[in-house]
Amino acid sequence: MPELPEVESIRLSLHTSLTGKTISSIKALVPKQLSGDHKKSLGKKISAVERRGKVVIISLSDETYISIHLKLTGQLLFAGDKNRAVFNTQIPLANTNTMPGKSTSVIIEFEDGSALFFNDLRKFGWVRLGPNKEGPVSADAVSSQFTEEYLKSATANSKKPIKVLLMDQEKIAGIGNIYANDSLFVAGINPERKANSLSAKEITDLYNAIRKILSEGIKYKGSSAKDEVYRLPDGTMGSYQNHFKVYQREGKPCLKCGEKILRIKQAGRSSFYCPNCQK
DNA sequence: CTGCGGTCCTGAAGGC
DNA sequence: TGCCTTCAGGACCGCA
Repeated sequence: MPELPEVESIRLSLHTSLTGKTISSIKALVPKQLSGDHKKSLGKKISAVERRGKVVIISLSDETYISIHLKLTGQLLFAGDKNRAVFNTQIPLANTNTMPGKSTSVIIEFEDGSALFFNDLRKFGWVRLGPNKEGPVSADAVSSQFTEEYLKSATANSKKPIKVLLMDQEKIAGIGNIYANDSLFVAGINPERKANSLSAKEITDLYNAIRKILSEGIKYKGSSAKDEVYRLPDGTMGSYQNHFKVYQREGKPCLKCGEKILRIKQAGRSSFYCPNCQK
């Protein structure tokens, strides 16, 4: 669901629309999803919107931060006028195109009358205010810190299946189920392979595949598949779902060889792969 | 250290 | 039609 490409698309949009705005109010409609002293943030100006893995980080003028994790069903919608917060695209499960909606958890308002709505149907996500940036400190998968050498050392001593390791945020920040599956397909590696069993060439192929797939995901502004509630801050959908390589393609022909795509469970989550192309 | 299963939560989908 | 069960999944926690 919201993984690195989705969160990066949100971040970029919010960086443009929020930078320079001054916070006038922060309201929690679902109290458990907001933590920290929100009164301290009032009157503070937004200096930037950053990202750490799947966590959005709104930087304030006093070097405090609003960190937001969307988990599975979080949405961040921005309205230039909070009293006319109507979005053209149907927002799934919100029961309305007008914000606040049924699943709105937190509302951040600005002095110019604009507002940011945090919607989260399943209430797994969170908004945290404080002096620290939340989120993983491992190398972000699209940063210069993430190199082929980094991937090599991250996999070197692990017996975990490579698919599970790619999704471990302590190792690499930002990769979730969709992009882990598609990256392994592009690299021609079976998701069940133990991480430390990959050859030097396979590490190279996997590194290049991750880079390629994540940049493709960002290019299409993330994935808004049927059962996904991800939307950009203006309510529009991403389109990477039209470019899935193996994700959600169980039983369909492999795009390389035509073999049927298989689906298995790993660490409680679905993995999709071609038994012929991924060894 | 690893892996497993439960938990948070709600709505969709399938079975009968 | 309607009730019931199962599934979806990011991160985390407790336990073997």
